Amino acid sequence: MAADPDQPSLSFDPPASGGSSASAAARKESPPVGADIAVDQHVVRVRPDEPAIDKTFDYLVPASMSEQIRVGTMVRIPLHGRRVGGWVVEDRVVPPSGITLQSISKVSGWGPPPELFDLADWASWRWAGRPAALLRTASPPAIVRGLPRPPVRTPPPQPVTTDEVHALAKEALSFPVATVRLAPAVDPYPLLLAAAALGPILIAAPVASMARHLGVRLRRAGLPVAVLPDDWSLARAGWANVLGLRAAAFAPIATPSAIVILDEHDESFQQEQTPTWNARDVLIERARRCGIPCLLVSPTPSLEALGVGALLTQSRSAERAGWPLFDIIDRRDEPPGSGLFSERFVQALRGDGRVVCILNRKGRSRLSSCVACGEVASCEMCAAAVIQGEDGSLVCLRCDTVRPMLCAKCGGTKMKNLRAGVNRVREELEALAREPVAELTAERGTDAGGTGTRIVVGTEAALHRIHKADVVAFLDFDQELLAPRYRAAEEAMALLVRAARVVGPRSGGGRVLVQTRQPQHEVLQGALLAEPTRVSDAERERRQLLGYPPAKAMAVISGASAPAWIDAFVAPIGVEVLGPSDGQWIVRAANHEILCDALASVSRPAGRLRIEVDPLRF
DNA sequence: CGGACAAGCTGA
DNA sequence: CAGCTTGTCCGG
Repeated sequence: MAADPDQPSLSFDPPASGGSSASAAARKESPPVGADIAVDQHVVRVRPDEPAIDKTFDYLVPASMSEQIRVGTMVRIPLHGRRVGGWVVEDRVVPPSGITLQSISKVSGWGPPPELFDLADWASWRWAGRPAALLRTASPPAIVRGLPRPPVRTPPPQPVTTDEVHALAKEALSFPVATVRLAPAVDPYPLLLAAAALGPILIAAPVASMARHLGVRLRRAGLPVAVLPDDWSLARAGWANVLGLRAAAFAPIATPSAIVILDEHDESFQQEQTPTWNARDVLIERARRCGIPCLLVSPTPSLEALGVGALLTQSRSAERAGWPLFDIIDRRDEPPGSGLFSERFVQALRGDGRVVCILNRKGRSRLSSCVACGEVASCEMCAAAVIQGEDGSLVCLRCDTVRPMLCAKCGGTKMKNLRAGVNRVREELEALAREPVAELTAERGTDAGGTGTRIVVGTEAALHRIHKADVVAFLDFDQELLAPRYRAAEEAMALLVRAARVVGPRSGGGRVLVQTRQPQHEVLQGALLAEPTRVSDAERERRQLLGYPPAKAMAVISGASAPAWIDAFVAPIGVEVLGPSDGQWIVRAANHEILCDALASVSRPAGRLRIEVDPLRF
């Protein structure tokens, strides 16, 4: 390009000065076409906030707006006869020749900091989506005209802690990315203090109550705190610590000093709609780009976290102390169909404390158990539940492996069907306990302390709504262990973590009761022994064997236009296409570089299409 | 997305 | 061939 020699000086232009070198470039670049184009004009590149428009356009900035416009500013622009919103993504650009520029209609207000535009572009590649959706996440919920200034008074000095967690955090902060494994009952607050000593930090939490609560505590310690989405402008100002949920991945703080992700294993960090970006993965990349440390905190770190950096743990004894006691009730000896209530469970029910009973009735998975020994039939390849096929074989719901109807344990050839869910558990519990029992599910039921019934029964949603109990009892944990989903084990472990938080540490008498026919399952052993690596080690090996994430990078293509997309897709070497199965295809590669480059090579056909990168289910 | 415009279908 | 529908393209 003829303008090349001018390029370096362009980037050094101070925003307010007229941009003399830009005009020099413009002069070389664009000979007057038709009208005489004024070469000194301020031109910016704008990305429209229209999900269907995957393009940027150049606009003239009227002199009256010039001062207010910089990268990130939200503007209104005329586009194809209508007015739409958009973000300024580049300042003082040289427009392509041969087009007539229109002018910005209006400056709406502050938008994300410039850093987030590159991050959004990266995320749109990584999750095969449009950047507009991500930039919206980074933008204020309402128009922002000004930003709060920092207080003149400097915050009081940090209290010096000698806490184990604080020390762990300081060590972790010396790595670019580190996973800190903290038992469920361990307070992550000292870790936040250690990180915040570096300057304003960015913290992502999976649930709002956690973010709010930690925000209050940091504020009490004298630190400035912005909790998203409410305090967007405070976060944008750049001098406050920022707390948020999944959307905190695109929090508008330009340069945090560190990033902390609490309960990084939590699946709520992944967006359900496409692009199915995951806050953990976005924040790891964000930290890398900023050159700041990233701490991934979890009682049961995900395989994704374990794959990207150092692992730091508490002392064995401290970690054990942070898990409750687990009562694993082996129900293999009881006749199948003998009901949901073991003797030990009934004893616990008749004690004094508050009891929360969990039964996930949503799952309709059919279970088979051996008539002779009671063993639940599960897949040899992936350990999911198997169902009885019509020809008398056992078929895996997860990976379609077929094997003859033969008990893996005793060689028995007769299998019995077990019913998973029971509708009238609540009534049965009332009869058993001879006192009222409340039902608590996602859609119905009183809230946390509510009616004050001592016993509560509900789906796993109850664990979100009850914050304190003496006992959590899983009536049928096999449903979780054998669920036909490739992440079933990790999900089951996450459920035990939630239960552990509700009952508190073993020193406070916290107990979790688990009824199962798989007492040796690594999830139960991992929780029992406070050794989460039992789950991750077994799981890593399984994923490797089956080529499932994160051993491989994967995307699920579905929707009405999926066949058209597949037709247009030419799989490069190293990319495989599997399917269709149930109208969906799987595209798989060794890593995301290969996968995402391949996905990006296809232009989107019209119509409904879902490209789910890193599917949680398939 | 939504307007513009072109190509295709229908009816007389 | 007018009058309408359906499809494809493109925006600065």
